[in-house]
Amino acid sequence: MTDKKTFYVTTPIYYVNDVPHLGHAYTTVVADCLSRFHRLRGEEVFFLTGTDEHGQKVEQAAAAAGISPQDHCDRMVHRFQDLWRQLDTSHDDFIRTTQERHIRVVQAILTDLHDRGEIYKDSYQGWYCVPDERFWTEKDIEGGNCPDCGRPVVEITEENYFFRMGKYRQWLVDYITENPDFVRPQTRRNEILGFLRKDLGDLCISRPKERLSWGVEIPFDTDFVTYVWFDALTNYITAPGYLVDEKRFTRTWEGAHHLIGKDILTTHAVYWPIMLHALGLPQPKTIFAHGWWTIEGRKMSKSLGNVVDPGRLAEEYGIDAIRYFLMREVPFGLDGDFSKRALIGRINNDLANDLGNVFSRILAMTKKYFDGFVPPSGSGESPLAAQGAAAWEEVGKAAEKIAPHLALAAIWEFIGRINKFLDDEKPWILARDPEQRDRLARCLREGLEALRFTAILLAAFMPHTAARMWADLGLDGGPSLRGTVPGWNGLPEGGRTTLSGPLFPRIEEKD
RNA sequence: GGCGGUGUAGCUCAGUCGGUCAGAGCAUACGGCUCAUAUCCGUAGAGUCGGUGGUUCGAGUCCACCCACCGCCA
Repeated sequence: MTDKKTFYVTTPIYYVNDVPHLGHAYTTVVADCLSRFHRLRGEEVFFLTGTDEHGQKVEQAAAAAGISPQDHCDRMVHRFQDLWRQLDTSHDDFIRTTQERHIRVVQAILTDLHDRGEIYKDSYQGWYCVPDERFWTEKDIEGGNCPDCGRPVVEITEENYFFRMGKYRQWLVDYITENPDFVRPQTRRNEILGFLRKDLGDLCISRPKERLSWGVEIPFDTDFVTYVWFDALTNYITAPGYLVDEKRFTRTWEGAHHLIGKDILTTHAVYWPIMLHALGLPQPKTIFAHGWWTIEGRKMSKSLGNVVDPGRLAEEYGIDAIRYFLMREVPFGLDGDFSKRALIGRINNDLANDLGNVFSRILAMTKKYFDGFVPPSGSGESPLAAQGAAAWEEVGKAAEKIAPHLALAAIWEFIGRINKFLDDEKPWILARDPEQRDRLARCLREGLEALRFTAILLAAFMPHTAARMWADLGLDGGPSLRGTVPGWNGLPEGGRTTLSGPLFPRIEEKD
């Protein structure tokens, strides 16, 4: 008997020193939507996020604050944890690279690879800027001076540990070639294949402690700490239990999907696969690199002062509106622009006029003509059922493809159908004729049922909105399927609906 | 410089194997409805599908070159 595999999705571990911004929130929100969708379908899900806490910047920031690096991390990590709490993301685990559970496994991995000759020590020469405590290669230095501060550098010879990455180049080229969905989107896959056309060197994976002490100690040489790669990337396997809970690990790892920003493509699509291969582990299903958000057409940067705080956005516009915008506005994988105008456009057109209004008009008529009670279904066709089922199928396909924009497009097409249905049936006309009472009942019943179905469709993407709709429709609990596919007639007859006000009030643009 | 990509209606973009592919949404205009958050439904626009030259019975859709952007690497 085989265990059912888990849908496993990761975000990068964010550098604990960074100020959380829209880019962080974007990746995490998409991972959250995928997770919620797979859970809704009854699948086992493991959604992982976390923080990368080692390195020089942390060490320096801690020193400047006069506290230990660990204390510094413990303070800083809350900014991410608080943001995810505020955005209500549904991650199952939050890994910190300074956690004992992680360090232990990192060291075991290093020992394993070292024992098998995959890691070796070598010396190399380069130039060192003493005041900056930075190492530069031949290419970096400018006329014998540090490219950073302009002061003279000194030639030194340094020893470090290296991972035999280069010899796996052809293996990786073949793997990527044979697995078209491994690196996505297509354009990023091309980039990696282009990158791999050239020689691939071995990877320096350590730093002498004199230069960097805040890191995971190399278990077989305590004068060194491991540098970035084997510390950070390995979080994806340490969290699901590699070397600790093999059964759980295997089941989880089989369904692994890494969501990353395009800035860390090489580390994830070259270093990481080779590290896994050297460890004898299978590859994740997909490494999906998404694009960047510009802000009002300009790159987000501290110097421009336009770094968007997702928490403030959520406070101002609501979590679900932000989620909707991020996922609908741009096909996942491409760059996009975050502008107030576009955001308000989406909120007013899609959320207020389409979704909010159709919800409002059906509930208002239910209240007006049936005193808020769900009318009996009677007999006859359910003209919207097939459309709903089609939308559900589209959403599923989009989720498989990691294309949330297509999922939302399909849901909005369904919402359009509901509006059209109402305009065709004209329940407000039927209501004037007592003879048409049954037909009116069926019409509104169908509309209400469509709203219930819409709540299910939306549950993964806009969980708060879906829950609110569910409650207003007089249903208990939250949007759920009771099966692998949402059924149609799910509204209990005689249920009491409530008209609790607009789902999304229109935002009046003021100049 | 090498590799890859993009250039389609005012705006943002779809367009798989070459032949109803010249499309969608937004914006705009007009019409309809009034249950609804001045919301909803319908209709309309003609954009030389970056340029030039090819292949073909037929090309946004393939090829060559050119122009303009962008990404990766160096």
